[in-house]
Amino acid sequence: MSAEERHGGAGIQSAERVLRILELVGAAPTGLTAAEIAQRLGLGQSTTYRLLATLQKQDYLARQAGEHRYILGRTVDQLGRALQYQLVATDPVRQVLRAMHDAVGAPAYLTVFRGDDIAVAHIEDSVAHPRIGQLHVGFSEASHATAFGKLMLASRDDAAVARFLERHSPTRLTASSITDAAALNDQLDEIRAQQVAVEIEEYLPKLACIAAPVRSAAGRTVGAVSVSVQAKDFAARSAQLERAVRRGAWQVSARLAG
Amino acid sequence: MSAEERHGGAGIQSAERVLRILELVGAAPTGLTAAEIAQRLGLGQSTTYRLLATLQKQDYLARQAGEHRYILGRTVDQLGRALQYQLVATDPVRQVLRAMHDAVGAPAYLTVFRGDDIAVAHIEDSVAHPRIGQLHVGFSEASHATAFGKLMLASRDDAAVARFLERHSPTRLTASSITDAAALNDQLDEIRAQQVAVEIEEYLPKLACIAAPVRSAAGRTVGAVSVSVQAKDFAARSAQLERAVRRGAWQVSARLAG
DNA sequence: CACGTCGTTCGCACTATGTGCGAAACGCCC
DNA sequence: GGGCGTTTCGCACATAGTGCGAACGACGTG
Repeated sequence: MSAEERHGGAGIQSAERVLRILELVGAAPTGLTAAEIAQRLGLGQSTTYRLLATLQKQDYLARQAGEHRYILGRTVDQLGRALQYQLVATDPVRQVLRAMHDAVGAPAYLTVFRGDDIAVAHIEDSVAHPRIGQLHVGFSEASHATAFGKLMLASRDDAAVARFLERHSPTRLTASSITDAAALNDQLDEIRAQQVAVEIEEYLPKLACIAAPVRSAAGRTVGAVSVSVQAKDFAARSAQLERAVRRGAWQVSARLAG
Repeated sequence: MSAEERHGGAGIQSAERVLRILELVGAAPTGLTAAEIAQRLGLGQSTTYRLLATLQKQDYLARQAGEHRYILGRTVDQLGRALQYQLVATDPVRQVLRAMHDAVGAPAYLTVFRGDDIAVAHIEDSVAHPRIGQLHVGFSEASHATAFGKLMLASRDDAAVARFLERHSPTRLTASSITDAAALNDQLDEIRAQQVAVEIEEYLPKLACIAAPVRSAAGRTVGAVSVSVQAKDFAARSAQLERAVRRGAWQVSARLAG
């Protein structure tokens, strides 16, 4: 039985199929026709149409009038928005970030830790102080090379960090990227002690970032507040930026608790 | 059997359940526990866990380490991004919008028609010329009261428009909103003739908007390019704005074809 | 106008697939 | 150690999902 594919095991057939259809359709810039989907999934047409009907009924898929291709529908959009919300990007929190941005004159970021992943929940920037180019709201990679990423790792215990590194081995993004597990662990210890993480040109050249942890009411580290500046300016401003992110993180934590 | 709920009919049970779980979890700001989901859907725990396992395996759901609540996972985020892409918000298209924004000094919008819905695909604005407050990237309501909405309706035939109005009856948003079907149809005819749609204070007070159609290579109207300005400025600038959106729409159409 | 082609629906027969129930194995907190 | 909530497991049943083939319908073309 090839039923149990990857690692897991279970998995309900028709459910899996429906989800895979969603991904397939999402991956196709102009959508897919029923026939294409049936073929790529190796399904009979009858089955395919029934699955598609289900998806369409709930507005996960839609189709242009006249067109025969299925495209992502509005429920997908709604879920996307819901995700943002779950990422804690509420108004009071946004205001904290904005205040930070104004105070230090640098783009401010809110990141949230979810499981082993990191999601950028909100970015507050301006024309004068634009965000880091490749950073968008949504999930983020390269936990070993970003200030908030290291902060997340530091909130886990050694075993969890080791497990994480097995799955996502630390790649060299710049000349300064840390790729050695031991060196990384040392840094994490220091981060645990200081409760602040710094990154200088480890993620992108010429760029530095500093992050402080956001905590839940229970005290768990649930995310981070951070700002980024030009690497050359960092040394002179580090004390000021550290105070700013610490205060920002504290304020966000308070908003969450309340 | 209450199996066939709404209008449709078919619907595959486990598929529907999985999708509903997604929505449920999305609707809960801090996620849900397995038990809560089981209860709200009236399912046995065994079944619930299996469905959840499926969702989790494909990364549609995730859970905080330690926490027992399920939250939306990264696949949802990916789908959201994919949606943006399907909405044609590619780089060359963005540049057209930016150029328009710079040229006329007003926020520029790209909207895409999908089935009966309208999605705002991209907004190009600036501090000096900010976007309309309640307009965000994603699906948009009130087709009868926005310039691009009327443009979409105008691209449909009378029967389709009638069907649309049955489902979404035109609400009065401002004093100038058109709520009469006959009056709306007259406007649509004029829009079909002119190939431009205008809206003055029908959607929001003090605001006016003008939109021109984006066409596919085959000639179908697939979306619109529009700009918004203060209602009081509109009369004096209408000729200029009309030229701008017509040109913008043309350029976007060309980018799509190429 | 009759003919292909493609997209979509329908009917049917079969059993794999999903289901509920109950009980057992954890993991936690008091 | 005794409860309590969460999660996994096993089993037996039949429903729910499946594939196949054929009919239907809408286009477009020769």
